[in-house]
Amino acid sequence: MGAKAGTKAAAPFPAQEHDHGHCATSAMDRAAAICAARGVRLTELRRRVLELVWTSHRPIGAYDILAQLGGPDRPAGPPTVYRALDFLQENGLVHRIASLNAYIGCPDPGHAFAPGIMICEECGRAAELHDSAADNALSRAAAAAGFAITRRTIEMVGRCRDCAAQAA
Amino acid sequence: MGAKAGTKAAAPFPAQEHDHGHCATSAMDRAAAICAARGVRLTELRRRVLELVWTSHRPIGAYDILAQLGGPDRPAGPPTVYRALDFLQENGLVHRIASLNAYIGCPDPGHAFAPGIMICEECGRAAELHDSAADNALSRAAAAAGFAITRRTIEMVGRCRDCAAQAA
DNA sequence: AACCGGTATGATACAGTATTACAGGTCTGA
DNA sequence: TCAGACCTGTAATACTGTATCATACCGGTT
Repeated sequence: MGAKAGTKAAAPFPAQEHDHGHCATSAMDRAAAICAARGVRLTELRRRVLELVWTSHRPIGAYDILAQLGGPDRPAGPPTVYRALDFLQENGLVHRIASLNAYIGCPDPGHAFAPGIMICEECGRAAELHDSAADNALSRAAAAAGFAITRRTIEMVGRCRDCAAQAA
Repeated sequence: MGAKAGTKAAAPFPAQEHDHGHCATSAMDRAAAICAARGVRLTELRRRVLELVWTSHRPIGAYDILAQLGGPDRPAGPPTVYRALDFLQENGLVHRIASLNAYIGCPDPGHAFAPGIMICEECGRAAELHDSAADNALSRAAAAAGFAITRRTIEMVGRCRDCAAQAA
């Protein structure tokens, strides 16, 4: 795809008052479809973990998920959650944010490259950024250095549009 | 500037047989000069930590540094090392690699933007990648989304030129 | 020299994140 | 039905990073 068509800036950060319940359930539907298509099992546990990731509208840590999984009486173990998260990552349904040790739901699975992630340090929300110009530039530069990329992490910390507007 | 001028591919991964001792000591000299210029103190502890980072020719974890700092008889505490690493980061002398929880020496302090980092998953070495075309593309794309970047992390995992050559 | 404020370090404890190892359960296809 | 693959539970442990408080050092001032 070309650099022009590749830049996709459509509402990366959802509006503060958007219907988050809706986008979570539609994400679950997409996830079910993807798992069916790939012949992998979106089990009850995995579904619940994915829901928790989506229900939080900001990056959520593994131990936050853990705390919400089993209730206070019957807590789940860390491997339970990490295995589910691994599965969801492998299938492109969530992204891990290395600089936060946290996870977000992927609103748009099926991209060739992992997206860049923008993290607002004021409101704490995170959003994806797909930009083929940057993808291409990075790939070219790495190739020029003789480096073959297999996996990529791009994370940006800053201030989102809403927070900037509110500050003004 | 275009992708051509921005791509800086000068030996990003040093040759396997290069004189690592030399590049470490010259890095120490640069560090001393930078600290003097900025009026901050490159103390003995900070110098030793920086040396350890440079002496390892691949990313090194905080606890590896810790283990080498005090000897087995008189071990240092974690805060000692983390404080030194924070100082070195603030002054651009080392970079933290979030996806590895590890640190590398910065061979070229004083850049405007944090570099991209290429990590070879075969030999474990890491190298910086400065590319203004990618920088600009990312900045533009983020700005188009209304996002003001204050900090950036770009990490690429893959195979370096040497390892690719060896495999062939 | 003695004092003083700021900065750097030491030491202990603890919080947060992630993995290993093993046991048991569930689904699926032959 | 049975075997094998896959999924989950559980306990223990390793790894990474912070909080807190005490002490030591450095440079300037009286």
